[in-house]
Amino acid sequence: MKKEKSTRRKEQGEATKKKIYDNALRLFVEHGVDNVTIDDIVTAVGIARGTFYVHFESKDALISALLSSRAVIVDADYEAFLKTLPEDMSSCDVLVALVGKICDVIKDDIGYETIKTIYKVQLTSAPAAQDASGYDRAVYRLLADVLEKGVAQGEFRALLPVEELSNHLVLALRGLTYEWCMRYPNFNFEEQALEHFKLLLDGIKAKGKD
Amino acid sequence: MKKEKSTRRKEQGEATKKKIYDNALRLFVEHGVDNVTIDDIVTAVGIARGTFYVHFESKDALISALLSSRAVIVDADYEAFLKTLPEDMSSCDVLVALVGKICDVIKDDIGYETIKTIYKVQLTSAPAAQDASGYDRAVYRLLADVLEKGVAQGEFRALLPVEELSNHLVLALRGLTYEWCMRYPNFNFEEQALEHFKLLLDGIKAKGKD
Amino acid sequence: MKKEKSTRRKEQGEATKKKIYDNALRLFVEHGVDNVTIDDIVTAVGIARGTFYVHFESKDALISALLSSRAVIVDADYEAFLKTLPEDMSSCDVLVALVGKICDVIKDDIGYETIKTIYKVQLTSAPAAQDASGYDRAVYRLLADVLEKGVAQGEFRALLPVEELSNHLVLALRGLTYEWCMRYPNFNFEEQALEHFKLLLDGIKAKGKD
Amino acid sequence: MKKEKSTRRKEQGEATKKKIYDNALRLFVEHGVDNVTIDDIVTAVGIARGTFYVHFESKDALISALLSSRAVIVDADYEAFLKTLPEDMSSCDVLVALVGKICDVIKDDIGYETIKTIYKVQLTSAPAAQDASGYDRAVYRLLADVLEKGVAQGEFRALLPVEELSNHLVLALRGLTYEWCMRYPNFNFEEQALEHFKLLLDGIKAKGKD
DNA sequence: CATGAATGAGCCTTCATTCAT
DNA sequence: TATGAATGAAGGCTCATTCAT
Repeated sequence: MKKEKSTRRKEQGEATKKKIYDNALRLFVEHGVDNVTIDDIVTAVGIARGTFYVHFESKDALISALLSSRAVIVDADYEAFLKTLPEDMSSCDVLVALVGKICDVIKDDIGYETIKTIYKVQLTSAPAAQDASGYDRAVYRLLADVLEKGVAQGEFRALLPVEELSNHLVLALRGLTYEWCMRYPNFNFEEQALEHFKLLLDGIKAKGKD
Repeated sequence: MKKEKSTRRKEQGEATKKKIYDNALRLFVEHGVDNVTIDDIVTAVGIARGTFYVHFESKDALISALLSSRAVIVDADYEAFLKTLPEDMSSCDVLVALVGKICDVIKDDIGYETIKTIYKVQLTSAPAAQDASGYDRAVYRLLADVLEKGVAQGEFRALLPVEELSNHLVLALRGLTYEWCMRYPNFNFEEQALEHFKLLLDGIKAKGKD
Repeated sequence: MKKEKSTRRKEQGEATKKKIYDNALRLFVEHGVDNVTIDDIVTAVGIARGTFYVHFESKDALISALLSSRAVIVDADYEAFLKTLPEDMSSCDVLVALVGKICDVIKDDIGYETIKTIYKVQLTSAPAAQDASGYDRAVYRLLADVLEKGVAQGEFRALLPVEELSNHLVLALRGLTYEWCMRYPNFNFEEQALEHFKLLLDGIKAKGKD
Repeated sequence: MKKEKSTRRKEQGEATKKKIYDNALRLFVEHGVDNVTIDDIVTAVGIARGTFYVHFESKDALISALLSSRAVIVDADYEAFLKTLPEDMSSCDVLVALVGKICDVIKDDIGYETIKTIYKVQLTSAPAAQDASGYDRAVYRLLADVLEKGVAQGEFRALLPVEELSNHLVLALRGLTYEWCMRYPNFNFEEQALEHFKLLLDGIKAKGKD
């Protein structure tokens, strides 16, 4: 009995926390982390200022939480996407398709401002760096899996362990993303990414397979 | 008489401006742009707070100025380096050497904190984005020249205009640099960069030429 | 049935109230009244924030209650001590012994931080001033009794009513205690007190009796 | 020329600082340190909130400054008073007169609330404790001098070094002052003090000299 | 009696910028 | 050109208290 009551209250609290969460993310995305105050957030949520601190220890704590959770969603998204691709697709094409998908997600789901924020925060907060690596960890695995399959089928050269190769791919994605942020809106993310990956994958591909 | 005085004053002013400049850069590098106040700067320089505003319209104006000027030095450095390379070196090797050089400059001359700062500022201030592009413009040309030579000699495929190709190379450099910042100090910048460029250049190279 | 439940509930409530009481006192003593929040208290007790307000109207109400109750214990202590002294002891010696006892109690039972707190609170809250006077009222009587006996036996001069004399003694004790707080830990409370009271009692004593 | 300008500005600044000073003291006195905000102070002075921080590092810094400076004035006051007394006055009478003077100063010049504040702050801030001792240091010397003269003239017994005796007198003054704060306004400071010191001085006086 | 989410006034402090000198 | 006192908006955060459950 007591428990049920507790649960309901807890749920209410969680709901508020989530609202803070979502609104903060949105605001951070829209205006940049540094330009969003606690006041902005609580106003958006429609709660009192103090309530923010009931749920988050500080602004930084919120940002940290935001970063790590975001990753899960995005990664799940990528994984789901991979499953929609035909089984017999070449690994290279799978990668190209995935890159396209990632571009879409970044551009449309995450968005320019959020990405900027995430990149900035990663550069700012040393402790969050762990989240930063963690952020893409699932993506690393995803890419590694595809690469592995490609290697197994003789499509890719095994000049490097697939883990390292996947690191390079992620790195290239980061470079592209950073470039996109900088040149926004004068940078066709998808086009540039595909072009870039073609070069990169050409370097990985087994020569004869061209 | 009046003129001379004027001139001397101007010189004096320029000296002050340069001092602000240098100290600000140092402080920004040491502590991060957001953690350096105008007060910190003027204290370091040994001038009054108001004097700062005689020379710079605002803090942002200083940052902008800082970014663009920094580029010039670095780029000159790269150009000088290129001239030290043997004439008959293959374009691919020249690029690899240049990449190594760039890694060195970033690691040792500019340094981890500065790079982080620069990347952050570029993501933060929309107006500075122009400086940001400008920052690397000379590098773009440099790379384009080498690529062009490589294409002319049949070493590289002309599947893309050299300007676009050089964009991709710079972009890859950015990805590597960003990765270095994130994984610092557990990221062997040079090694990873060379590895990455090998893949990338393989993609650009004419197949038969392998 | 209902009654029993009620009773048990009441007992439970009293237990909680006492816990708040004791923990608050400890915390106040350890960190100072102003540095202890309701949150600190309820956390220490292991109850919810709201529960505090079930038992105490406000933080100030708690402090007030704390002060007046503390007095009772201490005063009872003094009274008990007096009874341990031999009947035929001179009033002067009784006073000296009592002063020694009081020093001990303050130093060891109440302690430096608590005394500081109590003195501070007395200076802070005008309404609590009544508790403050009440705090020592029993001590006043105790001293007055000893003095009276001394006067009756010709040991002390009756230049002032014993009530006023006892006021002076308490006042001197306060001065000593305040000094102790200020010079802590470089102030030998007992030694200084005895020295001080010797002077003071010399002033009260009948000259011929020296 | 430059200097003069500088001086004028500096004077202006000092004036503002003094205004903050005086108003803060007044407000602290009227409402108690904890109940006076920076906002209250700057509003009273008629300056902007930031201006406060131009002159004082923090609220605590102001309080500290307030305490130590206050002492100088008060002490000088006492010293001046002593010089107005006739040369041939007995040391005992000098002390009584001084005590009366001190009561006056405390009551009328410093005032109830300020004293409360000072006593409170001394109990609160450990580091300020040094100011606290320093506060009375001149008074200690003053009293010691008078006592010494009394001892030299055979008026006082040399049962304790004059330094220690003066400590006891100051301590008694503190006790009286604390009592006054607590019983305010139902405590005739001067009367009680004189009465108290008569007792105390009687204890110090040489017996035959009565 | 107990809970704990929510409140919101209030606090101290920072800092880029202005302006009279 | 240089100064530095003054500004005041803004920010992050605290905490005693309330109230629906």
